[in-house]
Amino acid sequence: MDFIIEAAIKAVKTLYNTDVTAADVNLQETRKEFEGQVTIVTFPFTRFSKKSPEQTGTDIGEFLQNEVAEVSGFNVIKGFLNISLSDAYWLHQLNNTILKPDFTVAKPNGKKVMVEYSSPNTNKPLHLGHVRNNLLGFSVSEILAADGYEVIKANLVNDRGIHICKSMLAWQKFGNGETPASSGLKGDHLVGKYYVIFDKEYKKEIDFLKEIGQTEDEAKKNAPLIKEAQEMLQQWEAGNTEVIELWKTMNGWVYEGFTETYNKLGVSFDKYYYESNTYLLGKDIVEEGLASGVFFKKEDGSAWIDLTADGLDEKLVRRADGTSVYITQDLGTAQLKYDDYQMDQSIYVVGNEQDYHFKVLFLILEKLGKAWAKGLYHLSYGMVDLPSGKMKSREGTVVDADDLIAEMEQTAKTQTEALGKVEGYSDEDKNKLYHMIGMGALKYFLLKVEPKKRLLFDPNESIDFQGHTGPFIQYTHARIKSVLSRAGVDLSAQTPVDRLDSVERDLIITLTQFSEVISQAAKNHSPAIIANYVYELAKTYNKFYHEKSILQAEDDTLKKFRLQLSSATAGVISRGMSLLGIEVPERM
RNA sequence: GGUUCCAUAGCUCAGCUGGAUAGAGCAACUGCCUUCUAAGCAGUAGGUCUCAGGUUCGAAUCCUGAUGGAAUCACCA
Repeated sequence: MDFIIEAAIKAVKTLYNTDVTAADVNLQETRKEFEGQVTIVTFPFTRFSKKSPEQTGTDIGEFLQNEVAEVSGFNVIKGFLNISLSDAYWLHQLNNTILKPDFTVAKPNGKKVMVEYSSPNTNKPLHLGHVRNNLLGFSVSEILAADGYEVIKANLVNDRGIHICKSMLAWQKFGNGETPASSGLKGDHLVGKYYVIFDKEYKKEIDFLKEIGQTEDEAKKNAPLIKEAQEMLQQWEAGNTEVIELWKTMNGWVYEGFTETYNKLGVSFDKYYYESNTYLLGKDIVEEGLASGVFFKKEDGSAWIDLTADGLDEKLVRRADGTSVYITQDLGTAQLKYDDYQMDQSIYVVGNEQDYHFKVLFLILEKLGKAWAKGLYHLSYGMVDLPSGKMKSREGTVVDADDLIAEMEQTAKTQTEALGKVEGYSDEDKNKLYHMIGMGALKYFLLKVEPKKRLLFDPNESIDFQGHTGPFIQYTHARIKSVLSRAGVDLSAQTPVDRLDSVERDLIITLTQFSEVISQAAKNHSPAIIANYVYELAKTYNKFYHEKSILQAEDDTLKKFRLQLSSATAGVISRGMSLLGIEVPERM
């Protein structure tokens, strides 16, 4: 639409002898109830024209109609100049942009970006909160790649620490040698079970200590189990062979479980970082900061940074005993990532509960003079809440990822069977389809909401398969594929159609917006923008499908044109959904 | 208490850098399958955009304040 803006600038210059910039030309889509496709708001020009908004619109409209070949007409309503572009223009768009094989292919922009997401703890299975994180991270990666970035998907696994030792200790004490093989439990669930057992036994000890007169805080510190766990952590850090072996074994179980869940979710990673390798990093950065005076030492020897001038607090970056805190590691890991890849941007997909942490982290790196710090971005997303509030593992209200996936597949199966859609399918194909639809519903449900907003999930209310949903869009794709497979026409050559009906034009208009939508989604790190666009496209297509006969079109040219339009739509739906990590079926 | 984020239809959400009568879906009610897949299409009903000020020709959108909700302010991660 740049040519309209340029022409409008020229119009204002010619008519009113005033220079305006592209930013002054307020261009928007024409509302459906009016004639035209693009609208220029003329209010801002009235101060130059010294005329009414209506007259100004008419002046500019006439100018455009005379000067710009693509402008076929216009109308003015109040301060709005509605412009009609010719059918020839839209057909040109279809033939020379949308139908080109590279329409949905990314054009490299030469920039590199890392997206860190998932980053699970290896002491319990994944839940719905992790699912949102994984889907967001994967989708944002795909969107950035589609916008031309080279993307490195990274997973920073939190594989060490006191919480891991809790599971290990509980297994040692109460496990009787139980393994995934012996119990039939998925590895991550088995380890999670012992994490829960630890918590339960620990609470018993606390209660006992309180009964014999200790305060809550004392009891929490003095309980034998927590002391043992802390001791185990020290042994781990000292490299105690037995502890390390147990750690490796149990983490191995967890990784097997995670891999299975990741595969079902359809997410993947190019690079794994493990905290067991990175938890000691960052100490040299602390030295660096002390040397440059960005950090300062307190009397006890602990190292701090003063961020009060930036509206934040003083922040500890190294304990008095010389050991690291969370942010120390993150400083070191940020440097490590950059040393590994020299990327232009680095995105952290982490929940909004860590907003403050990342604000501090990025600010510190900037103050340390890291040129790459300006490329750091925290993609902060809202928590997934239940109607009862937060998910709490100890109250058993956590929505388990594997359970949820299984339920979605089951629902997809029930619905599909009820509609009688799977005649002639093999069992394998059926299961593939159920998985595709179930995951389509789940992923779309989670991704259509703006990341930063909190998300409400009601386990008692199943995720919809109708209306503004993944399956609706998948269905539209299958429907198109069904028509195309019946057509049996070669669609490669252009078709000499010379006029368009409004549904056809609407479809072309929507299709032309695809690449702009990708850029918007990439810029805003928002899969929701893609999700809403693809829905809009599917809706527009369904309207077209309902109003126009494709295979029974009035003549062969028209038939071929509509088939091309359908084929292009299927392509954009498929590509758009792939940016959300959602597959679309040929039949459903 | 400080800081940050959120508040749009009964419910779940769109609404781009301010622009026309605030849009979808679900739920409710009406129509449409001997015609390319009805997981669809068309329609009815449903709104003081939390409230109060301000900026502007024009505010759901920007600013200030209030109210309600969430997160965070650890020598936890």
